[in-house]
Amino acid sequence: MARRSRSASGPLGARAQAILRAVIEEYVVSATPVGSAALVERYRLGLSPATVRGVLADLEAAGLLTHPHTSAGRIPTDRGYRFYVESLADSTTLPAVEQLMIRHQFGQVQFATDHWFRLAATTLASMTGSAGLATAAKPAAARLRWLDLVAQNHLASFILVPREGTIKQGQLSLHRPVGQSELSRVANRLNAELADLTAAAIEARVPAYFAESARPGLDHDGPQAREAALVARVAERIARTLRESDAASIEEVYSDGLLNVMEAPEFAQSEKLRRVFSALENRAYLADLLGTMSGSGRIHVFIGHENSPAEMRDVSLVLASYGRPGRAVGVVGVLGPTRMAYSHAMGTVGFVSGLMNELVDHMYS
Amino acid sequence: MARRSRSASGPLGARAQAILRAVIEEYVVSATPVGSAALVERYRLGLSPATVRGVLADLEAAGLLTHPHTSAGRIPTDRGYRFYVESLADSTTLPAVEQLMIRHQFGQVQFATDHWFRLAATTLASMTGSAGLATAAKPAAARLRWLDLVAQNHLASFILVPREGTIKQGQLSLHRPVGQSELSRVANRLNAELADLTAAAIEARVPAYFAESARPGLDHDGPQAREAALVARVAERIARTLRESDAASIEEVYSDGLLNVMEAPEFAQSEKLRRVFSALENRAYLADLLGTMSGSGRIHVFIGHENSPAEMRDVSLVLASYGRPGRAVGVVGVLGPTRMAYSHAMGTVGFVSGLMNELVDHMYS
DNA sequence: GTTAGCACTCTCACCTCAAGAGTGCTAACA
DNA sequence: TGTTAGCACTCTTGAGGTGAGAGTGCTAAC
Repeated sequence: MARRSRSASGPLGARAQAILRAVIEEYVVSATPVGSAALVERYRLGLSPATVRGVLADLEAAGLLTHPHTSAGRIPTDRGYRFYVESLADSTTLPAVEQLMIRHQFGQVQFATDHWFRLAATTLASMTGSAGLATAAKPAAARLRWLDLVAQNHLASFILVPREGTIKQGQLSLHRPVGQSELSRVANRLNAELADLTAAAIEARVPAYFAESARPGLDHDGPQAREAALVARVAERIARTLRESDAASIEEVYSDGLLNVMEAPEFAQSEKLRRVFSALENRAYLADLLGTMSGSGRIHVFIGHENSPAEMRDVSLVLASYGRPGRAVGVVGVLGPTRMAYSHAMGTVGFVSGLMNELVDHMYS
Repeated sequence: MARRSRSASGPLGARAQAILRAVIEEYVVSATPVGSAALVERYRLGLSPATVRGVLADLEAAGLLTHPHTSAGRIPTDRGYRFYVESLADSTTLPAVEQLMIRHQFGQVQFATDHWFRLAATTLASMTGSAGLATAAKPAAARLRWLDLVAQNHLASFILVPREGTIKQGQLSLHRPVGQSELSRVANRLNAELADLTAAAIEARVPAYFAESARPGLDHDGPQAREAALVARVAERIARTLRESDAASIEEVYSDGLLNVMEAPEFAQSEKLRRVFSALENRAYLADLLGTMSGSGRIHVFIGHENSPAEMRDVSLVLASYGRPGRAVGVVGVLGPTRMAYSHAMGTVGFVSGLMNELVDHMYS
C-alpha cells in the first residue's frame, strides 16, 4: 500500500516540490546521496529532519527519488529529473555575464566559419563542464557552386564547392592520360552548364552527356568523343558526390570535453562511458535525434533511460537544433551524467544554438 | 658493488638479450610483472628458473629491468624498451596479411582525400590497439588556386582553395553593401592575377592594389575607386589567410582509439591519461616533434621519459613523418603505454606512412 | 657454470569490526 | 492533524589483521 501523500494540495504539494528541487540541486553539486539533515541544514526549509524524511518518503513513493540502500540519502530518479526540468528549473536564459563570455570566445575566431562548429562544442564543454557536441549544418539539397579539376596523369583530382554545406575533395581515375588543358575545358563547360543545380538536376542531365559522346557520326576513338565521355563521367561523379553529401545524415560530430564527463564520480573507471563514446561516434544516432527534434530554438532534454540506445541510459543529453529547416540544419548540445545542472545546460545550449542560427543565416543568406 | 655479469661475451651476452626480449614480449601481453618460472615455462630457454633469476638480476643491475617490489617479477624500464627497439625488435615490415587489411580499409574510401587523415588515425588505432594519431599534410608555402566571393549584404563570404593544403572558408566585412556582380568581377580579376602565387608574392602586390584605388585623378567616392579598394582589401585578406595557413604549424590532429589506451590496465581510472590527452590537444607539441624528425620514411620511437613534456612520461609514441620535405609534410603514429608492442607498432606506422606518402604524391603531383 | 632447496619478503584478497550516516517508526506535542 | 524528538535498525565504509601465493636471493651441491 502506497503511503498517502502528506500534502493536501494536488498530486505534488508546493512543499514537496521545494524539497525535490533542493534534493536535486544538492545532489547535482555533491554527487552523494542527500539526507534529510543536510537538506534542513543547507536549505532554509523551516522544517525538522523528521518531517523532511516523511516528504522524502512520499517523493520516493511517487518515483521521483530513490535510495541506493537503506541507510543512504536520496538521489533523484530519471523521472525526478524530468519533473525538475519540466516544472522546477529556473529560467533557462543564460545570465548576461556568461552570454558575454561566449560571445567573446566566438569573436576570437570571428570569420573562420569552418571553426565555428568545433568552437561550439568547445564552448559548450567549458561552460557546462560536461561534454559539448555540435554537428555541422547539413544542407537540404546542395547545389553546385564551382568545380575544379587538376590533372595527375591517370588521375584527376577534383574540388567540388557546393553552394550549401561543406567542400568536397576527391579523385577520379581516368582511363587514359589526360592533360590539364583538356581537364580545364571540361571543368569550364561543366561549371557553365551545371552551376546552381542540385544532385537530382545534374543526374537528370548525365544521360544526355553520355549520349553526346556516343552519338552517331562521331569517331568513337577520336578526341571529341573521348572528351565528351570524360565530361559525362565527371558530371556523373559530381552528381554522386553531391548526392552523397545530401544523404550523409550528419557529416561529422564535433565533440569536446568528453574528459569532463570521464571525471564525473559516477563514471570513475567504469566502462559505461566507453560505450557511450562509441555510441556517439555512430553519427546515425544524432541524425535520428535531429529528425525527431522540432524546429530550431526549442531545447530538447533526454534524460537517462529516455534515450533509446541502451548505452545512453546513464547519461543525459541537452540538445537544440539550429539552422533553417529546408535549407540546412544541425545540432548543438551537451552530454553529461544524468546528475547534470539542467537549468544551466539548457540556458547555455539555447544561447549557443542562437549563435549558430546567426552563423547559418550569414552563410546561406 | 654491482654484480658482475655472468656472461663472458661483451656488455650484454646473447643469453641475456634473449631473456630480456622474452621478458619484454611477455610483459607486453600480460601486463603483469614476469617471474623466472613463467619465463622458463613459456619460452624454451633450456635453463632453470634459478639461472634465469641470475640473469634477471644482471639485467636489473644494467638498468634494463626493474622490480615493483621484492616478491614481484621483473618489468622492463624505459631503457629496457629502448634497447629492445634498437637491437631486439623483429623486422618492422608489416606482414602481408595486415598490409592487405589496411589497403582494403583505405580502398573503401578510395577517392575521398579529406578522409584519409582521419582514416589513418582510425586504422592505426584498430591495427595496434593503441591510439592512432595523424596530422594533415602541412604545405610549405601554399599557392592560390582559386577564390570565390559571395555577396551577403555587408558581408562577403569567401572560399579560398590553395594548390596545397586545406581549403579555407571565411567572411570579410565590407564597409558598404556590395552586389554579387561586383564581387564576381573582383574575384575574376584576382583569380586571373594571383593564380599560383604564394602568400609572400600576393603580399608584395597588395600595395600596388591600394595605390590603384587612391591614384590621382580618380574620384575617390566613385564606383571605380571603391571597387579598386575592394580588390585591395580582398587581396590583402587572401594573403593573410594563406600566410596563416603556412604558419599554422599543424592544422589539426586527428586521433582515434584513445579509449584503447584508457583501457590499458596501467591507466585504469588514473588521471595520468587525462593529462596526456590534454597535452595532445596542444598541437604545438606534435609540431615540435615533427620539426625534430628526420626525413620521411624513418620511424621515430619516443619511450616514456624520453618525451620532454612531463605528462607524456608514461606513454610511448611511435611516429613517422610523411610527405615531401619542402612541399607538404605531416605525421602519423601511435600513442600507447610504454608497454607497447613496438615491433608491430613500428611496422604498422611505417606502412601507413608509406600510404600517406602515396597520397601526398597524388595530391601535389 | 648450473641447479635444487629454502628462508624471506611483499602483495592481495578476505575477513572482522567499529564508526558513522541516514532511515523508518512511534509516541508526544502544538 | 500536522510536526517533532527519540530511538532502534540497517547498511556502508575504512581500518586493521591474517593467510595464501608468488617470486626473489642466497647457498650448497652437482
